[in-house]
Amino acid sequence: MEMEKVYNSKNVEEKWYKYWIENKTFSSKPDESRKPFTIVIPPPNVTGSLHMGHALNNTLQDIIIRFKKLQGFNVCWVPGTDHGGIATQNVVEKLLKKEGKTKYDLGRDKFLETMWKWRVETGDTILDQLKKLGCGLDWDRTAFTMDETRSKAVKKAFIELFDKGLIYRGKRLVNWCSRCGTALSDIEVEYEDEKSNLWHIKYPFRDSDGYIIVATTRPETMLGDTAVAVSPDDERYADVIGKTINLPLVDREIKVVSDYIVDKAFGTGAVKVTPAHDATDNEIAKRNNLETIEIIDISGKMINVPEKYSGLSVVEARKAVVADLEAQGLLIKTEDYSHSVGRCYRCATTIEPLMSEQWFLNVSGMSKKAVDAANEEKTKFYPQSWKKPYVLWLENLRDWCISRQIWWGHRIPVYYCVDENGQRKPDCKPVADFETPKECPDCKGTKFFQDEDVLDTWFSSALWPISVFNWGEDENNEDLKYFYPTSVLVTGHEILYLWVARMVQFGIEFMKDIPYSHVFIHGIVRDKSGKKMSKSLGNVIDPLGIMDKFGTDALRFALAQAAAPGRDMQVSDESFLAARNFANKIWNASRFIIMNLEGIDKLDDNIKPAELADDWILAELQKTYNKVCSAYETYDMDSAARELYDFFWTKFCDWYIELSKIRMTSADLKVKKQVLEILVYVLKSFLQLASPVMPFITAEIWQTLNKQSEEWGVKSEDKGIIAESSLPFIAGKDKVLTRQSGVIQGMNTNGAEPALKQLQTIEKMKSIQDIITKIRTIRSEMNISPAAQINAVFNVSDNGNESVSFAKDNQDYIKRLAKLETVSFEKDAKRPKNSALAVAGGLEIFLPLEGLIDIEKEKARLAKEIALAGQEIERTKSKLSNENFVKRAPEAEVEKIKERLKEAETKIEKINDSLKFLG
RNA sequence: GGGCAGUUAGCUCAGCUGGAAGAGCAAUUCCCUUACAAGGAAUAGGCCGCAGGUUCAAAUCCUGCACUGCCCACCA
Repeated sequence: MEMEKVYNSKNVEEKWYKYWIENKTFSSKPDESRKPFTIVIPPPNVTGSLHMGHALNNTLQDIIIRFKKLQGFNVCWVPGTDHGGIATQNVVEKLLKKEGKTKYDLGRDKFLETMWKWRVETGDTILDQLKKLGCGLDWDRTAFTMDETRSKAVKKAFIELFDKGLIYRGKRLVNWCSRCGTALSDIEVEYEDEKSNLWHIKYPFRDSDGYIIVATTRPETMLGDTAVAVSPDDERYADVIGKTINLPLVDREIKVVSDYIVDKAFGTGAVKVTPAHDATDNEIAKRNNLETIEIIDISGKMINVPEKYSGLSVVEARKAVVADLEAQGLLIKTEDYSHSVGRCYRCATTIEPLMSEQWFLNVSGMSKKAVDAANEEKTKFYPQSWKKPYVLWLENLRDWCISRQIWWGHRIPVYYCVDENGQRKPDCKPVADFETPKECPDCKGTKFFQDEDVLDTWFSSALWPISVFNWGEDENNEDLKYFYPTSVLVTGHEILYLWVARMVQFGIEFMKDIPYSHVFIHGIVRDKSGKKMSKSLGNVIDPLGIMDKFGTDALRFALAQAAAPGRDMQVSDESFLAARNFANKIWNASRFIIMNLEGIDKLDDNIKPAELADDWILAELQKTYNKVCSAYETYDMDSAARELYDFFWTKFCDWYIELSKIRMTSADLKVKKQVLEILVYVLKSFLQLASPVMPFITAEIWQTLNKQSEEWGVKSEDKGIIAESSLPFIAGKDKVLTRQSGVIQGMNTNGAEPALKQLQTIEKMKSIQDIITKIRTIRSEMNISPAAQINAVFNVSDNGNESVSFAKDNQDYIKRLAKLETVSFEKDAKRPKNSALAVAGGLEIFLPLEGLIDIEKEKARLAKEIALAGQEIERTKSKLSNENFVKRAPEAEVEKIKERLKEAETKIEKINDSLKFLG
């Protein structure tokens, strides 16, 4: 088995992602004998090209899917894309603009044709990129929010809600984006602080000389004022309530009203009320029966105002109004003021609140049920800190404005009965239907026209977990029954409300069940300095470039490692480089093992641990196995990645493989085979555990190992495909898979409890490691070349001493890793001249270094050791002299401290003794 | 205004059901010891944001404060 010296990710990746697709490794069919594990992808917009956010989101999902598959679940991960409403329309409009055209030049039908053409040409780019990322998606299920099946679901949902009376049409104050030319829902508005002014304006009373001063950030809207409001308990204004004001510039009479919402401490305590263009004012108007005058139209121009201002933009009108007020001496003062301004989340245009006829969805019933589901932990959040804001949001939810005045999207399936002239018949109720109705239920008329608006893109997204399983076609189909509710939703917190909350509401509404039991919320990928990546900042890291440069597994590992629950993460080339190095380490350790299989007969699956290192690595493997599995299960991908890294590099490579070389070079092939069996066993276990994060490299090595087995005539159940293999799990009750305790086979427990035995083994190994490290430190500090073979003399004062016999048993380890020529055990050994001393594990070790040692250096080194031990003595003594500590701390703790004190004391004693022999 | 997170080595972060401060990267020294220089060995580097409290014992629990970031709000 030849393996390249350096891991070449390109060839390996190409091979495997094609394999998984061609062999439909991740295809899923309902199977009642197995438990499903389902994820629906957060469908990326068709406009999209893979960015770091997608890379993270999908890596995390793939880790879960691959892990669950190893556990034996029938996994189903559904891919797809979202038509992306406004965002997508904007992209195509921009393309048109380059040709000097607008959508109106084309007209609705032609424009939609262009949209579809564009969607067909570019819409699958991102799905192809997900394939490269290695995602174990079931490609046969690929869905699009505007394909036929999904469209049926949208219509079906709309009609159901319409017929229940939950969808209604009305003229309300909505958030209007004049650039996109559409209404937006409340959450589609993003607020940003902006420096502006607070203008104080004098409003004179009609019947007296007095006036009232209002403070406003929007002077231009005064043209539409229909009242001034003050707080009911503001004494300053108590006697002006009810008075009439002559509205400047317009010369209209308005009243002073009182309303609880007015904060008397803010500004002047008096608020101008513009019901048609401010949400709060609108409510004040409702409570006080005020008139509503619309003065800004949907293009952002002034209307219904004195001719002078008519047709001006909002910005122009503001200037003009301020200038005119000033000229009339009505502008009292202009303060600097910073306040937040709403912007369109798609194009950043300032949002204009205005009155408009729109479709709304009454969500009060659904949101209550969604809140209950969260409170009853039916939907569980990871990390759970998201539950509170989620519930809070749902509790304060207002009706959802679902109509959009754009063309790209699901056209609202409502039909109006019209007369011969195409005029709507006022007495006929609109009808919601899948297609144009044959006959009007009210007048038996047969002419209709369909509502012009389309639905908010999030309406179809909210149906995603049910629409992908063909709910729109058949709500009792097998897939839906088997795969719904899904297992976990993985997404970033930026769409928690926009999407997650709505899916839950729709799931409960249409399926009578939550769409998923877990919601795994991850952070945002930021750049090296913690900034959000954005095109305008130019700090975007392209995941495809990273895949190319460092390998996909490196990208995935680095992302997983950074994905600590509940926080944003910073990535940089260094993190990808470290991950690539890890991949290379895995590759080379495997190469070493595989190379050594040359000329060996068939390995026995039943490993036979023979010595300390064997027991130790198996104990460490068991620990890692437990930790990694539970980390995957709780979506702590960062700890999973860390455990894998630490185990493989620090435990397996640095210690076990190095120690295995003693037996590997043995002339006795039986000995070599025995250790190879364990090496292969541990490697394979590791590969399985790591495969969810690093699917490519693990697949390749697994297959290489399998080829070797085939050469020995061994056929494996998984055909050499790691994704088809299973972790050592057993099926428990109700087909729920539980982890088997003590699954790592073969450890010598000698009758002890496995867990305890593991601990003891690790402790023992630690003392050997300690001896080796101490000797290595001396070598390094004395500048002894690694090539120089030196000797070590263990001073044996008491032959029955446990640590002595233990060191004796494992002297080969010490010899090998500390690079010693000989190791000897001498009773009452005298420190040789010009030697160095190591004290480890209660043992005294002399390293005769005639000609190599620098006496002064050694003295200084020992002095440092004494100082360190002295500190330890101080610390432990002060603890022990504390009566309360001895009395109240657990006995084991006190014993431990006593042990440490004793150890430090003998250490100093030994060092002092030997110092006498120095120089 | 309300809420949520974070503050630990130069950088990125672990550790937080309380019992001797950890990793990776960067730095320093030595080494191409045949799995790996994308590597190995060793070293240095931290009053664990500040102030109190609980406890025999606090990075870890509690309270307050500061700063940073995010989210929500009817910021005239």
